[in-house]
Amino acid sequence: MGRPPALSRERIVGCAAALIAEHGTEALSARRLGEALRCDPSALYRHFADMGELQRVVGDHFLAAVRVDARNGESWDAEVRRICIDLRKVQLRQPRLAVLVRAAPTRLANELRITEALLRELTRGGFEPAHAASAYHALIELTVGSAAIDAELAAEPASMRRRTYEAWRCDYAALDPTEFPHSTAIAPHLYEGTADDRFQFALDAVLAGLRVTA
Amino acid sequence: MGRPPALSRERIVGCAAALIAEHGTEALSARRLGEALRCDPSALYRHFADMGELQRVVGDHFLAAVRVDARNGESWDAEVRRICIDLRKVQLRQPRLAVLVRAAPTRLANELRITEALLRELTRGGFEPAHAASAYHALIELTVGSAAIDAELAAEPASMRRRTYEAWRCDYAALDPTEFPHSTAIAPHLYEGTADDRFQFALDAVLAGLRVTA
DNA sequence: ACCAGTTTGTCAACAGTGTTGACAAACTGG
DNA sequence: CCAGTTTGTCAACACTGTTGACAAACTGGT
Repeated sequence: MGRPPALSRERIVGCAAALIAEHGTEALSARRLGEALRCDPSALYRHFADMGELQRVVGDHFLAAVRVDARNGESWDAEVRRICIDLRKVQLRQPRLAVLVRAAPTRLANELRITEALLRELTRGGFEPAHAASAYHALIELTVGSAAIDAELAAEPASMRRRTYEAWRCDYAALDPTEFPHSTAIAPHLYEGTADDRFQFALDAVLAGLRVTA
Repeated sequence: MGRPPALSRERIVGCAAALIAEHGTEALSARRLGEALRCDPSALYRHFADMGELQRVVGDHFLAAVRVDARNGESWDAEVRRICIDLRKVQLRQPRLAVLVRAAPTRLANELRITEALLRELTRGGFEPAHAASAYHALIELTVGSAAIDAELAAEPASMRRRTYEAWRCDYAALDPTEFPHSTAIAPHLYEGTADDRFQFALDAVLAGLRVTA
């Protein structure tokens, strides 16, 4: 009953995802989305409480790309490592959304799927429930947090990223060596390699730490 | 020469910091800051390129509260731990600013001070330059990233935070146990304790991992 | 068949935001 | 005393999310 709906949550989310994929995350505003859907911006509020809810749902939509199926013969920590790296990859592709998904767990379908998979692997690794929860939080804080840091720059092309890192390195190298002896000494190695490399080093450190206490 | 300045970077930053301390980070906008300074919002653009630069400087202003002086008899990892916990505490007090400082190193005075102190302690801990750089990045990604995650909720009073965590816990506990066996089993321990507890667990895991490879 | 109720999209408006270009006030060096 | 420079003011532009009144379009009950 009632006027036949031209819009639906699915259609809105699909269009929002397409809009982001083409014009970047900045393009996701009520007005631009309304334009793309050929409807008034205010019509969106019939389907979502506010733009925050819409963005959370769109964020979860992208999380569908994270593969969490257990592979035979893989150790628990190798599985966890793969899931975290995958999760990070997806988040880096949607910088602005990653920022929104991170603030609070959306508890939507895909996020739940990932949580379940991580807890499954930690349990398989012999973690007691309370310990598994702590380990899960540690992994998520690092993965999601690190993605939040790197997301902005990840939107740029690789060549520009390298130049930015190079510039930062130079800034540290150019400091006064008497006031900043360690910064200048280590400067050549700061922001070396890719952000992915740095994340994986941190992730491996956490996993090594977890193995010690497991 | 020229009209005598009523404003200065220092006065603007000080007023912005006071404004944030009193009314929260949301209150920092060109118009509200202009009102507090009794000047037109556009006058700010004579002293800062844009609001982003202003926010970065204000952010660094808050970082002054992080104490990095080495204490006698403390081990390198105890020092690193203290600095990271302190850095996190400051960031949680300025949620919106933490978000801005995190995207790229500001390379302003206080940030440089903290970087130098962390690299100093890592060097003292026997890390080779390249390894120290990796460890530094791991610690910063975790600390700043985790702060970015927790900042939003940290602005709320403790009682409300506990209730929020409780609600999330219940949501996980209420899932279908056949589809989410591990989530429901571990639910009672998810978001247990404070966000600080969870961060410190993660930090200790990273430090343990770093000690293994040091 | 028709009217009542409900749903859904449209429209105009409000209260914000950052930012810019033209202008005027106020000072200093020549 | 005038020219040049700096600095703050003002009005406007182009956005943002959000709301309340209204109308179109459908359904169930009489």
